[in-house]
Amino acid sequence: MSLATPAADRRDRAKQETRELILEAATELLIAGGVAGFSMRKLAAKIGYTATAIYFHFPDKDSLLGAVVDQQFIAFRKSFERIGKVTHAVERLAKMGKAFVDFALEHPDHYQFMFMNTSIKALPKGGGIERGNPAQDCYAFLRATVQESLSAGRFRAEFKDADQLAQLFFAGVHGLVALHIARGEDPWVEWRPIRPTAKKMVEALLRGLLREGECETPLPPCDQEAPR
Amino acid sequence: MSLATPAADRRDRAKQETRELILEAATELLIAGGVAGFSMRKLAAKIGYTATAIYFHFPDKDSLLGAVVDQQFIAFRKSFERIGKVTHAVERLAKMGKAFVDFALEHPDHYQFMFMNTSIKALPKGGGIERGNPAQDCYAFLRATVQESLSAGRFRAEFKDADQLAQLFFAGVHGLVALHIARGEDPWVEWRPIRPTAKKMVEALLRGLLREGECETPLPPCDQEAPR
DNA sequence: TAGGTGAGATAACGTTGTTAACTTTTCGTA
DNA sequence: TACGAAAAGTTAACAACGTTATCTCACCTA
Repeated sequence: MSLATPAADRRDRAKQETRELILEAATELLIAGGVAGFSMRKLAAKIGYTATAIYFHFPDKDSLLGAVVDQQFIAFRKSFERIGKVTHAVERLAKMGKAFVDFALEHPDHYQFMFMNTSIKALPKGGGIERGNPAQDCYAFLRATVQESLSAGRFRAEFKDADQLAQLFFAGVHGLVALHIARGEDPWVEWRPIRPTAKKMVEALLRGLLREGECETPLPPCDQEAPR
Repeated sequence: MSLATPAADRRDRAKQETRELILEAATELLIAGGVAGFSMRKLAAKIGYTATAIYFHFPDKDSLLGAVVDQQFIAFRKSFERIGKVTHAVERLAKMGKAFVDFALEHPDHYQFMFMNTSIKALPKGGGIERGNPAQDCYAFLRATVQESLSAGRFRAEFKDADQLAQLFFAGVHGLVALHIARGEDPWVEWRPIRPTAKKMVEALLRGLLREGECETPLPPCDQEAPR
């Protein structure tokens, strides 16, 4: 029995290519019109296929969007790459907060689908992301950084759970960008510019979580970055 | 010219009643199936009308949902009623954080539509809510409380903008409940129970925002409430 | 009593996600 | 080399959706 003939290999490669073609077009469509403006038919038309052809590559719409999210999570993790080299764990934490906001503001539609989407209970993330591996999994990266600070005794005595701390920190910046994305255009509230507020959010959270004297040193470097 | 005959009055009253009947059914439908499970046809069937009949009372689906949000904002503000009597402004702030989380967890679908919905740029809020009036407008209530603490000199020197502070505090708790609602079922992250985390979020934020020695006193009372 | 209007109903249009059934090309094997 | 199977599509169709145009009918006013 031949599990892989040359011809089958070529076919598989071709199928993979169209799969990526679909994903690429889906990403463009999402950026152009948001989740609301996305439809299987529009996507198919964009690449010269019929809507039903997509169902040969993806079981349904949610899976397709989930696969887009997969890719975006990889890009998301990539935006943390530079930060991994920061040696001081608390400083790394602060920089992650900034990188998080940057990513959300640069890719609001993807962010929205990744973190604000309620139509998909569990995001697939089937592809290339290994859960729990800080080099691939963003949450694991955050959690590991928190754990490092925790082990170094930098957090106040009442904080012992790395997951709780990670989620608390995560939620702080998420709350800002999520409100910005969802209600930022609503004139009911006189929204303040998000980046300065985010900076203060990170500072306030760290000051509230860390022992006294632990947060003054690492924070200034955040300012030295180019304001893009 | 008679602007209001008895018959016209009765008609207006009847129209108002069916309008409220629609809103009531819409609220139930939203609770039952979430925003995704809501449709004009289902709503109409629920009250024995045709779908098109609803268009006589509301211009379109978004306006209808917006009107539901209106009602929910009033209920939201009502859940803050008891808190208004708390004299200590910082303590009031902490209690608002808790009340906010309570409301979100009790009415996740409405919360989602109020604060996480991206399909409507500006929520209508046309009805009974006077913007900027702390007795009706939740954000104004929050802002006023922040302003009170600010005037009393309780915040650290670098915080001067009541709106920024209000939005920062708001975002902190929002981030937690928004993540809980949107991604709480996702097994990718080992989510911690939200209420304890929310408590720590409020504590950490206040500690990070207030001057030293300002936050120890008012926080304990939060625990004394019945855990419902 | 004639006419206007208020509050609905019917029918229809275009779009959506998705499935069933069919075609066509390509390939491994007898 | 002919045959059957599978791969990668297409066409046609279904049910549900938001929304509009058009019609009906009861009731109120002049």
